Formats: sequence, structure tokens, C-alpha cells
Amino acid sequence: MMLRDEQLSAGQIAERFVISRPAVSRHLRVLRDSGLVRDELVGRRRFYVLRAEPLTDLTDWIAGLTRPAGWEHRLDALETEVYRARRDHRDRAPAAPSPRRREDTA
Amino acid sequence: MMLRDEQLSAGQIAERFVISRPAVSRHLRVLRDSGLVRDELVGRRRFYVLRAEPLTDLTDWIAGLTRPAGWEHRLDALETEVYRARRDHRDRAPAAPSPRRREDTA
DNA sequence: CCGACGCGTAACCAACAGGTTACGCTTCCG
DNA sequence: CGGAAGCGTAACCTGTTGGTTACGCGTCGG
Repeated sequence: MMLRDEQLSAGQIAERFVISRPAVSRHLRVLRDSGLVRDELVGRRRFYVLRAEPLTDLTDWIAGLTRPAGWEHRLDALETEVYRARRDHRDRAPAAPSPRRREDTA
Repeated sequence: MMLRDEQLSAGQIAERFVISRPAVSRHLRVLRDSGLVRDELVGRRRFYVLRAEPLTDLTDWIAGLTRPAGWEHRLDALETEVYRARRDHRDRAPAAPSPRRREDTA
């Protein structure tokens, strides 16, 4: 998936869309200002990579919509353990920008 | 949480917002047409209740953003079990506030 | 039966979103 | 050093969003 598995430059990202480069640049700025991507300037190229951590708040909120009141507390506890294990591992794993399989473009 | 745990009428929902009632009504129509709420006309009141099932696609998509490629397969499998258990229980549980569903009016 | 209530939609308007072209800044290569 | 490349922003324009008020329809109670 774009930017999750590999960093891409603004031009490479723009190539995958039919809209103009300045339009893509505007979107990237919104994403950067929201903290959803991180950018790094290398020469005249600016590389972007996904920062998905802020999405956990969103996922939690949506999960609150689907979670019936009162029930499934035990399953919730288990899910929390799963989540914690995942986060613990992520904190230890090195952030290697190692390009892998290319995801579909929406 | 509003509409997840209890059905509310349009007026009761509108009371919880500062915007005008017609504005709330417009939002409710968008939610109804999207399948995110279900409404039932009782006399001159229209009651709404959340239908969160369509959100699972969204949650899955967002999870795909946060899931690093390759890793956490075992945790994913566990999470799938949690999800399945939850769904199995939901399919068996009686739909407690069972208002009869009315077709869209639009 | 009539007035009140609940509530949805039409029409209007302002703000915003999201595209474009033009331009400018920085970096880099010949 | 100058031209090319990469890329971000300004300015502009159009369509959409999202609020408002006014109004109308269906239901209900006196």
C-alpha cells in the first residue's frame, strides 16, 4: 500500500493520480499538517511516508460505534491485549523503508 | 452512545445539537440513505437507530493502513477469531428494540 | 373538525473543497 | 554558471457542503 510500506516522492505519488501535480501537492500538505504523513526533503525531492498512529483514535471511535453497550467486555479485553502486543512490537521494530509489493491504487 | 444503545426521535436528536432542526434532518437523511441509520415512523414521530454494520468495511480499510506488511500475521489471525466470535454472538442475539423497518421515503 | 405538533424538504446563501494554470524557489548536472 | 528538474504555493474558478428560514404534509388530541 502506498506510503505504508515504502516512502515515495511527491512526483511518484502524483504519477498515480489523474489530477494535476499541484492538486496532489495540496492534498499532501493537508495530510502532513494533520500528522498522517511525514515528509523528508532529499535534494530537490520530497519523500513522504505514512504515519498511521493517529488513525488509532479514529479506529477506536468507530469501534465504539459497533460495540454494543455492556456486552463483549471479555472480547474487548482480549482485543486490547492484541493491540498492546502489536504496539509493543512496533515500538521495538526498526522503521526500515524497505520497499515491498505495490498495492492497488484507489 | 446516541442511537447505538437506544433509538431516538428526530426531535430528540436535534435537541442535542446547536444547529437547526432542518439541518439535523438533512444529516439524518444522508445517514439513512447511506444505510448507517434505520428509521421508523411512529405516528408523527420518526425514530432512528444506528446500523453500524456498514462501518466494518471502513474499519477494515483503516486497519489495512495501520497493519505493517508481512508482520503480525499471527496477531491478525487472533484478531480474526475475536471478530468472528463477536459476529457469531451478534447473529444469535435477539434484536431487542425491534421496530419494524420502513422503506426509504426519498 | 380544527389547531397544534413533529418533522421533512425547498429555496437561498455563504463558506469551503478541490480542481486548474502560472509562477517561483531550491537543487543538481553538464 | 545556466538550464533543467522537482515541487510547493498563489490566484482563480467551479462545484459542493452545510447552515438558515419558510413552508407543507401527516398525525393527534381536544
